[in-house]
Amino acid sequence: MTDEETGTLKWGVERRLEFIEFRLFWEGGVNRADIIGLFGVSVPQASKDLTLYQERAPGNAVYDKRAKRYVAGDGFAPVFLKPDPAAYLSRLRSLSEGLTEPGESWISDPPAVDIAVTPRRRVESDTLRAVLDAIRDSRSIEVHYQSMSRDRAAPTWRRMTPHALGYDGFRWHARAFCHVEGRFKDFLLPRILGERAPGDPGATGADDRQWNETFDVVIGPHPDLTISQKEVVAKDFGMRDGKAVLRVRYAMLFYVLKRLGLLEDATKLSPRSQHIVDLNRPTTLAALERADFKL
Amino acid sequence: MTDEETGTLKWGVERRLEFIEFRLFWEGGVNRADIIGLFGVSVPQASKDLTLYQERAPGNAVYDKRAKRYVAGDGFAPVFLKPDPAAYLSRLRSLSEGLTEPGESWISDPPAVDIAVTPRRRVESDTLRAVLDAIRDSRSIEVHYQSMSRDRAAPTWRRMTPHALGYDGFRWHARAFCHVEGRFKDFLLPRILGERAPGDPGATGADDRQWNETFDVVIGPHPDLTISQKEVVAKDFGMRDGKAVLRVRYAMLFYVLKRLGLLEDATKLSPRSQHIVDLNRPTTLAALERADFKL
DNA sequence: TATGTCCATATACTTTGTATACCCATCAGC
DNA sequence: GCTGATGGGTATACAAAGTATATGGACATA
Repeated sequence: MTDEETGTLKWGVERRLEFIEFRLFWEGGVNRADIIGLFGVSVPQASKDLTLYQERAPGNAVYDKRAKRYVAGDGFAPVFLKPDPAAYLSRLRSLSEGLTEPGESWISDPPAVDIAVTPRRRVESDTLRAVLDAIRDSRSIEVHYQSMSRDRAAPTWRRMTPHALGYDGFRWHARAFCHVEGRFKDFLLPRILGERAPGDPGATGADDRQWNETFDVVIGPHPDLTISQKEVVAKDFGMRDGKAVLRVRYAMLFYVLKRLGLLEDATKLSPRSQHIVDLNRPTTLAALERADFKL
Repeated sequence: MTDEETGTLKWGVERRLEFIEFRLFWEGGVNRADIIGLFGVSVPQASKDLTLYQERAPGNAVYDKRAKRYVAGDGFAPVFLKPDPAAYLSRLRSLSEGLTEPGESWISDPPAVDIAVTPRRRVESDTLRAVLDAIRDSRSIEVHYQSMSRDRAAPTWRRMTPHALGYDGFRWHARAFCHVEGRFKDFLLPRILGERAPGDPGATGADDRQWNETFDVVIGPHPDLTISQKEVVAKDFGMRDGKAVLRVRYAMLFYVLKRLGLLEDATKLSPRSQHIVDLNRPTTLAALERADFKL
C-alpha cells in the first residue's frame, strides 16, 4: 500500500500543511511565498502543498484574488491541528520574550504586545544541564549556592540531590534534598553559581513529603465586592457556590499564595486590585507552618 | 554548486540534526529510535542522519556502547542551535501545562515539574481570532463584554478598536479604544463572551498615549534585609548602586507593580516574602494616577 | 494597453528516503 | 563460552519528494 492510498504523509509535508492551516486560522491567510520563506521549498512545491492542503481539507482555503493569497473559508474546520488559543498566546509570549526565533514560531506579523516582565538573574546552561542530569540519574551534585541566609554573604558549596523542578511564576528552582541540612529544600537555579562532583544520592523524591502531599486552598471573591462583581470573579476563577478549591503541593504552597496575593490577609487589601480571599485562612497558615515557611 | 558543497541542508534534514543536537545537549543522549519515533523516518535514514551529524559537528556525539546511544562529547560545541536555558525551561513549562504535544517539544523524559498556576477562565478561539483580525486590519468590533463595574452585572455589547495585546503575568487583555467611553482601555480576553460586526476604527494605536509613553520604576532591596541579603537581591534583579530602573508603559504600570508587590507600601511587608521596594513611591503613585488607575 | 504579481501546471532531472538484506559489537542469560 | 537480543552501519534497487525551468492564466495598477 502506498502513502497516497493510506493518507499517510511524510513528516515534512505534514508540517507544511499544518503551517498552512495555522496561518489560515490565526493569521488570516497564507501565501506561496510564506511557505517558501519558512521551509525553503521551491515555488512549484509550494503550489503543490497548497493544492494538497485543499484536497485534504476541502473548503478550508479559498483564494482571495484581491489580496492574492488564500484565506480561511466560511466553514473552516481544522484538520491538521486543534487550534488552542492558550497555545497561540504561549507562542506569542515566547516570541515577544525573544525565546523563539521569528521563523520557528509560525506567527508572521505578530500584533503589538507588551508583557509585564521583571528583570531576573539568568540561569546558566551548564547549571541547568547539571541539575537535569542529576534528576535523570537520581544522583547528587555539589552546587556553589548563593543563599539568602541572614548573615552568610558568600556563596558556599553544598551537596544536594534534586528530584524535580518548580516554577513559581517568576523563577525556576530545583526541589532537592540538602545534604548539609538533611532535609528537602528549594534551590533557585539563578543562584547556583557553579556545579561539580556528581555523587551518590542522599534521598529520593519519594521521601519528600512536602512535595508529595497536597493541601487544598479554598478561595472566594473578596467580601467588599458588590454582588455582581462577585459573580464576575466567580466566573473568572471557576468558582461554584462562591468558592473554588486549589489542590497544591505543600512544597509549592508559599509560591501559590504569594502569586494569588493571599500571603497577607487579603480582606484588608483593596478589592480593586485583590479580587479573591482565602476562605480558610487559619488552616492555610497552619499548612504554611507545616510547609516550613515561617512568615 | 550542489547542496553538499555549499553545506546547505533541506529543511527537514536540518530539523533532524537540530533535534539530535538538542537531545545530546539537554537530554543526555540520542538514539536511532528517537529519530525514527519523532520524524517517522526509516532505520537506515536515521543512521545516515547520525553519521551526517557527526560530519557536521565533529566530536559532539560519541557512542556509548554501554548505554547503546550517543552522548554529548567532552568538548561539545553546538552547531545547529544556540542552547538557551530560558528557551528550554519555556518549553518545559508549555509541556507541563499541556500546551504542547509531547512529541513536538523534543523533551523525551521531562523531569518532575510543578508550576504555581492559578485557574482562570479560558479564552475562546473565535474571540482571539476576531481580536487579532481587528488589530491586523485596524478595524473595530463589537464585543459582548462582562465588565467589573460596581453595579452592572450583565454583559453588554460595546464597540472597541483594539491595537495591541497585553499580558499581566496571569491573563491576556486587548488594549483598545472604547467607543462607548471614548478612551483607551483594557479588555480582558476571557471576559469577552461574543464578538460581531466589524466596523470602522475609532482611533489608532498611535493615539494611545498611555500605551506609547513610559514611566521609570526605580526599585531597590527591602531596607529590612541584612547587608548580605541586600547584595543577593541586588544581583537577582541586576541592581547597580542599590537600585534598578524598569521602563514600563503607563498602560502596563498597574500590572507590573502588582506583579512586583509594589502596589501597597512594600516597606511594610515582611522582607521574607517581599524582597524589593519602590524607591520613588510618591512619583509612582502620581504616575498610577496619570495611568487612570485610582487605588 | 502594458506591466507586474501571484497561482497553477508540465517536463526532465536530482536528491532524499525506503525496503530489504547482511554484517558487526555488546551485553545478559544459560 | 555460546546464544539470542539489541542497537548501530552499510549496500543496493527502487520509490517519493523536491528542483529548475518554462508556460499560461487571472487580476490589479499605472
